[in-house]
Amino acid sequence: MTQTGTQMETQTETQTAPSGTRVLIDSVEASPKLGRKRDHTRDPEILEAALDVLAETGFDGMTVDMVAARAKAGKATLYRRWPSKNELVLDAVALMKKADVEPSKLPDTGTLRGDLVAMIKPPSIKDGERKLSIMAGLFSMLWRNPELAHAANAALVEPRVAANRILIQRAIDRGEISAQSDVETLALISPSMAAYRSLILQKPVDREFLISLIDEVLMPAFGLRGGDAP
Amino acid sequence: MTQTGTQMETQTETQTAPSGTRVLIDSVEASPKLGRKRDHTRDPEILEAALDVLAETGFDGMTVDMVAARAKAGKATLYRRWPSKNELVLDAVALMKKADVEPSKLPDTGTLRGDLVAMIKPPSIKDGERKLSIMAGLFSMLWRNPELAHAANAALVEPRVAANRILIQRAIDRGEISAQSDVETLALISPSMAAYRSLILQKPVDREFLISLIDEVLMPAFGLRGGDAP
DNA sequence: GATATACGATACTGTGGAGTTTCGGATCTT
DNA sequence: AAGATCCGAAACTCCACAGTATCGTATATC
Repeated sequence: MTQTGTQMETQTETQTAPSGTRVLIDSVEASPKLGRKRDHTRDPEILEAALDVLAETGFDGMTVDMVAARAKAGKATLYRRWPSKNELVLDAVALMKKADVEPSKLPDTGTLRGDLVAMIKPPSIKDGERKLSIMAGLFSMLWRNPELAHAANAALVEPRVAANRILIQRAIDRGEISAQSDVETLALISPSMAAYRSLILQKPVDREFLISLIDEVLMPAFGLRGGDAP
Repeated sequence: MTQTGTQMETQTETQTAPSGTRVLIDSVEASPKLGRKRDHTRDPEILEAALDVLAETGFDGMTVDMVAARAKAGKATLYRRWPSKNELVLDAVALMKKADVEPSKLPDTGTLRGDLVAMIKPPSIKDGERKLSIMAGLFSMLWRNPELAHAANAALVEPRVAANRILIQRAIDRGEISAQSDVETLALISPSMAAYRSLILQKPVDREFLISLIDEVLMPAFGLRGGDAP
């Protein structure tokens, strides 16, 4: 906090939202519009590069030079757009939220187990691994930066939880499972178990693990039987 | 693993173990015993100080000066005992493993739910919070240091998992729950959910949360009914 | 007492990274 | 064309921290 920054560069803006730190990138359209314009199509490329470096080296191991090099951009270009490394990272994490799941694209097989199993797909697993890497890189900072923790949760795990929530709610609506089920908690199980397994146990979150989680934990907890039960 | 020893310090060698990072503290009884002796009673104090700083600032934010200051020791004293910051931290984490749970001290109320609930106690909760803080501080490094990841798991979460495993196994032995239960996975649920809730959701892991986890997730998964079920 | 080492404190050295500036060139407005 | 601002590249400043060395003092062996 506090950053204080002068930041002159062109014009100002510095905004300094009093408390609601808003990340926020540009502003544009404020003062004069002289000279060459910023190429904002590069913003996502830079942020993606930042996510890559973050996943590979963690927040503290990441240097702004690495990000600039990977994005084939100059360091000054990055500092022209984000006032500091912190804001750059915050924006990069926020970018991931875009890929939220559309409810209409969720599987609908007719049974809860079918839906949950249908969620396990190679692209989904790979995406999950990247998100976990990023989460791991962010961890040391999460503890001291609640704002970042919230953004990370919203971008990295909440989408999955939300999907589970919807699938479970559908099962309740169709009478497959009890309406007394603790949807909120149960929807959190697979994301948190996957995170634990990957980050701490350093074991792969593969199809086998996810299936056994469904059949040995979730289905019994829902009062249903798993796919391998007699 | 590894106790290994000797590391002479004082003179020479610098050994540079090629790859087998060994932690290890002192050795004593090797060569001459001239001059003032090292006060090894200070080792635990220093390591506790390191854990405190680790929990507060994270590995990357932690400086050796902070640890020395908190332990009221000179920095040279620390470097006389541990060759680098990394080894100091590794040893500090290993120290926590000492407090492992004795199976004989586990609750034995006659029912699985009773045992699980009996595990929830203020000192246990507070201890858990500290361990989670330390884990959070370690995270950025865990990802790149499998040895540390293993040590952290063994010291910070495995003890709890082991306790759960024993309680569940007892319930199986007395016929309270099915012998088909996936003990390994079910024992992991509360530690991983607690970690997720604390680190990412930044919500307290309090008695209420743990009880609802037992009654809404674990008991149904075991095929038993929770304490608030009709 | 002489010598050798540990101690806490503090000063020092070297390195690496955040953030700034400079440069030649590209792209915009007027 | 002229001026302003962007671009990537690279040099630069500044500072924090890991690790080392030095100092005066305390405690050990011989």
